[in-house]
Amino acid sequence: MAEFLGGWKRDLRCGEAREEMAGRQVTLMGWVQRARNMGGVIFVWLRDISGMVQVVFNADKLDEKTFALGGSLRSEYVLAVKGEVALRDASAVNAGMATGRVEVLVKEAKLLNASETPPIYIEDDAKDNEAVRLRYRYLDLRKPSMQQMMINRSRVINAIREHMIAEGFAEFETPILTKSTPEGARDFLVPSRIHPGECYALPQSPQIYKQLLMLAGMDKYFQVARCFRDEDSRADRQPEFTQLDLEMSFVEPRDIQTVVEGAFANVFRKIKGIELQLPLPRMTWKDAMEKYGSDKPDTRYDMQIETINQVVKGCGFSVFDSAVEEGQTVCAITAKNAAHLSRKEMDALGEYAKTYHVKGLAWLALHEDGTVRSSFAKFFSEDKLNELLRHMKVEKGDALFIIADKKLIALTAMGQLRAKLARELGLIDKNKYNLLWITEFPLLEWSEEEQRYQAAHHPFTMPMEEDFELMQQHPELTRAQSYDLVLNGIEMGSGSIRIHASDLQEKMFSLLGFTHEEAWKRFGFLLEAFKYGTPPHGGFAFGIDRLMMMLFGAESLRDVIPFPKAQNAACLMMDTPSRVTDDALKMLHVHFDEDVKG
RNA sequence: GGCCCGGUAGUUCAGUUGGUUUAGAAUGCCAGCCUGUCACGCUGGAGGUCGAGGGUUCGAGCCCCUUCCGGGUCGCCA
Repeated sequence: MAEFLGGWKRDLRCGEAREEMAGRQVTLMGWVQRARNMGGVIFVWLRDISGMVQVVFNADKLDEKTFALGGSLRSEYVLAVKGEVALRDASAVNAGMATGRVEVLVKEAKLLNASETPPIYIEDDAKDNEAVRLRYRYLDLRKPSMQQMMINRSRVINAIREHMIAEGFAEFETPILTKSTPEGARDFLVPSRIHPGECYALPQSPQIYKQLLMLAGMDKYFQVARCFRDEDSRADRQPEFTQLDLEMSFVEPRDIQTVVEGAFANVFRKIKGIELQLPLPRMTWKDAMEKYGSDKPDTRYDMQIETINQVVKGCGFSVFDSAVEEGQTVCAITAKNAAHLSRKEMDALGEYAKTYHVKGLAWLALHEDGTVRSSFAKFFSEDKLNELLRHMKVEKGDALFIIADKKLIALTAMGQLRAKLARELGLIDKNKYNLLWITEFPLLEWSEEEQRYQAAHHPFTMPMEEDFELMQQHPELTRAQSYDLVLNGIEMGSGSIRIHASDLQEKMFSLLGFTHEEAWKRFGFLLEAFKYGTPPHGGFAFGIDRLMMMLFGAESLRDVIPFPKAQNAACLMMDTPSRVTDDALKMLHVHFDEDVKG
């Protein structure tokens, strides 16, 4: 059935046919979007990545065989036609089509391939089940919006590369088969055939390699790097993702931030036609947590959090009183024009807050008539309540929400509530792109699970110089020379100045609970390398997939990655991961537990 | 590991407190007709393991249990 090109050469793309081409003989190739058979004349929409054009098979002007071919066309058949671009009659113009003023009158046609009836519609507004889309990803990608998204992805990456090259960076590749590191996310492991019982790990990031490149004197490195993390997926998290990774020598945080800002500015200029105001605003981690309850605040709307321990002290409501006594945090937000929320809606918000591990949510609605509806006001004296409302600037029609709990838990839950309220109250200006730097992150975080400190960023992060002395006595108060870039409440990426002195690096490992021997066993190659003249250096990495989501308003990472994994990290199209032969496992000296063999 | 939502023609969905013979709609598909359509139209037709397994019941798409699959999310994600 399928025919060959036989010397035919495409000389026009479907979406590019225009009035001024009238009379021109053209050869088009593409997919049949839809064929309408009128009996003696057949209209076919032919589609390629550039768009669609109507081609016409007319019984009067074609031999029987060619006209019959026109009649046999079905959705997604692959067709080549030779014909003449012709103007349509004024009454036949299709204003909804870019090519709608013309059509191509077919003279010869070749059916390059037939197609089974596709399981999904190749149309932008088709609402197909996610599983079907992923199973037939190559068809899903055939939708014009998906094709454009992937083209845009290429343009975004190009805009980034363009900037990096212009700034004097060089792109180097780093290994995919690398070494498992004890800190951080779970690694994907690759068993070695040649080294029985040993594994490579896929990189979570090229972190160590890029630091070694600085040691090698490469000065300015970048890479469009694929990274792997064996953790559970989310709408904005895939097990395999792409980062723009960069590292520079002889720099301080500002120098790196300037490069990153420039890359973002170039992307926004080239892709969205938006000029970013540089330098971007900066906020310390402490301010972000206290005002927004998040280390990635969305500043497109205000509704800041206030800590009100002083205001509610001795209020008579035991929940707040005991929280204040125990040194916990009582924090509040005022939601403008939210007094209309029903009891049921308030309770739902309370349940939402509880998913972030707070014990409850206190709420108050001040109605237009001055009456108050509240979960806690009855415990307050009138004076105390008025003081609270004044302090929180609650006006008629507003709602007030209060959480009392351990500081970070209370603030985090309030931050999530703030974001939810903003979404539900329609406070978010979708046309805004608020980029900002979050700086001075804590160096360490206490892990309850492991009963030891963990690196907040990674173990190679340089503490702030003014905090060097804190490291021994108060590790938890030590701030790091690290910084995140945040866009509309989403973390775009993070970076830091690295430790370039081996004694400081060993000290860091000891804070993390590694003995000298353990540190050397795991990172000996790095500690050794640091002995040979390591320059001060630092870098950054940001997620290209997430940037794509933000730029194009995608709701899921799946919509901006050509071949994404499903939520359970499987590929539904190839059906992988999958079992391999016993021989293959034997060669790798790997055997699975009987109960998972199936 | 936990929680929430979903799974019914190829596709998107409806299906009432469990109740009637043949489980419906739209679209797609197949056949026929049609020379200016553009979501073409008209006529006719085919198409279902109601995700799977078990249970309750006189009777299950609907209720219960188990399990698989998809989505979201908490934990996790240096």
